[in-house]
Amino acid sequence: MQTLTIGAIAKQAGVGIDTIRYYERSGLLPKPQRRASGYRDYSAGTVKQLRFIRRAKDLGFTLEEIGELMLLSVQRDDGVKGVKAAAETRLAVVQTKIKALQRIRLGLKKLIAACPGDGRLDQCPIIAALSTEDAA
Amino acid sequence: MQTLTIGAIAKQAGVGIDTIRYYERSGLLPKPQRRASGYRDYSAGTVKQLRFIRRAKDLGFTLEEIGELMLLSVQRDDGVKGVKAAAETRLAVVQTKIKALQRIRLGLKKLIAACPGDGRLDQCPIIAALSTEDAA
DNA sequence: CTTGACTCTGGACCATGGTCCAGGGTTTAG
DNA sequence: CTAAACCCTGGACCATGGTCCAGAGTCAAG
Repeated sequence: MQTLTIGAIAKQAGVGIDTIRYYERSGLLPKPQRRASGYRDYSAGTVKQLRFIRRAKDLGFTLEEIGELMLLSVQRDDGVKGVKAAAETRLAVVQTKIKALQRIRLGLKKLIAACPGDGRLDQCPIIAALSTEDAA
Repeated sequence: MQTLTIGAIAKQAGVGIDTIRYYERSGLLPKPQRRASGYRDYSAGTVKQLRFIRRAKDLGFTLEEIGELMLLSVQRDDGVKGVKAAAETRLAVVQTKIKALQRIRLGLKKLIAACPGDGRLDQCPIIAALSTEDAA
């Protein structure tokens, strides 16, 4: 007997109803059984899947990657290998993003440190750095 | 005498023609003069503006923020103050993003370190961490 | 003069991850 | 029985930063 409506699992998993239907549309969640009325009928397992998705999203996985993870997590043999590889791929992406942001941070810090905060615009190093000449 | 067509400044600034028209549509660039034929007619200053935009984008400013920067950069009095403040705001956003990514990186590293890379799925700590209740 | 390269407009489309709506039908509590 | 609260579908819409298209007009070289 599965008597969880979409509203019930949405509440338990802490997501919106539309979000669940969106996940179903995009293939992330399997199509649930339907009652005679057409209502979707879920089991408690779906709540776990939704929480899995939420946690993976917090680790920066895209929905597409999460779908792959969920596929791997039901494979018998080399699922573990694939899961580890996916995590490593994701780690590399995160590293790259951090490095890029650190470069940006350094650039901003330099500009801010060099800027007096008042005075004439043509002496503002931020403007100067952004446009080698006046951008009026 | 301004005889630069949109294709010419696009080439000089290293951006696409459609990008320039998009910037104009969204108010980032002023509407240029037109020839009798309707062709846009630019001066060399526009190339500088486009380079300004490119550099600011590299520092992570959104187009909206860049528009504000460009407004500030033509104000006589407290333009410098505003420009510095904008850079500081952006720096704070970048810091926050870096911190969030570093947390994600740590989580991934822990999972990867704990995963043997083979064996049974129910012993894979990545799957386990994603599926179970408590996660750092 | 003709040809090819360039430009014009308005609008559609891409990815991402949803959110919201109208206009119905269903379920449940009082 | 009735009314509130829930659910259904299909599609439109949000932000971001563009990219691409058709169909038409313009410009420069040979």
